[in-house]
Amino acid sequence: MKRSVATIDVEACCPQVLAGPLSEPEAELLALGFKALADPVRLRLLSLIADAPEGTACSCDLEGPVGKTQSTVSHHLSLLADAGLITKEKLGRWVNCAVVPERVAALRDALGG
Amino acid sequence: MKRSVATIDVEACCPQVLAGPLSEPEAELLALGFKALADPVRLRLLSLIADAPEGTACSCDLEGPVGKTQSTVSHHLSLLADAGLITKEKLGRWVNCAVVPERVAALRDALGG
DNA sequence: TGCATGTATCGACATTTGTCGATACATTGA
DNA sequence: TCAATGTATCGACAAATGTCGATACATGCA
Repeated sequence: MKRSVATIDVEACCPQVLAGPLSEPEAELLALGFKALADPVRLRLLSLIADAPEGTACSCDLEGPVGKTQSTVSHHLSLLADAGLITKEKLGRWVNCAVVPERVAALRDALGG
Repeated sequence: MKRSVATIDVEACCPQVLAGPLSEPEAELLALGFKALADPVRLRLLSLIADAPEGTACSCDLEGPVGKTQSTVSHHLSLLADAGLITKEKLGRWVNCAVVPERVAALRDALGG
């Protein structure tokens, strides 16, 4: 699976963009994070999950609000999870998604302390 | 010119991603900002410009460090400028680029105050 | 005026990305 | 065990993106 290989190390990901020249690997890694944020559907999914009661949302409850197919929503949620921005926990038939605030904060901090 | 139309309004751009459901237009606008950050070459250009003496860099001095063609660098610089992340000032034969810190900060703040 | 130099644009191309419908997988409940 | 339901994957496709070489544009200098 490409997914697990691509999963991002939250710790070592985020040098400061404006604090000196980025190496190519550093830039590559950082870009992966921002790529995950670079789509309106994913941003809305993030915001909906964060806003859900107890901070978790069933992916089936997200399809309606964003107005996309089940398959498309599933795809975007996988990308967000790959980027470390959310976790997906399987509970019976459902998948509960939760934002990973540390990861969001890490990307924020990369744009300046 | 597509460029001027697409140029982003720094003021009205950046609702908080995690502070409640984003509307589609809000998400669209935010995504434009992150899209500009979602490429390693552009991240490196940003970091190089920020690191340059007096915070400005001639675009001809950036081609070597990032290892890309003049045409490619020009293209990326235009995208960064469209996103409001840098300014380009034409000085004689050269173009001086400077980071727009407020714009970077605005995107950072969208990821949480 | 003509040439050298820095920048932007154009055309082309391969790759990536977002989207969908169809279908496979998994789990619960009857 | 079987059917219903939530999720993931597959295959396909159009659109967007990153890249390059070639070329046009602009500006300063000899």
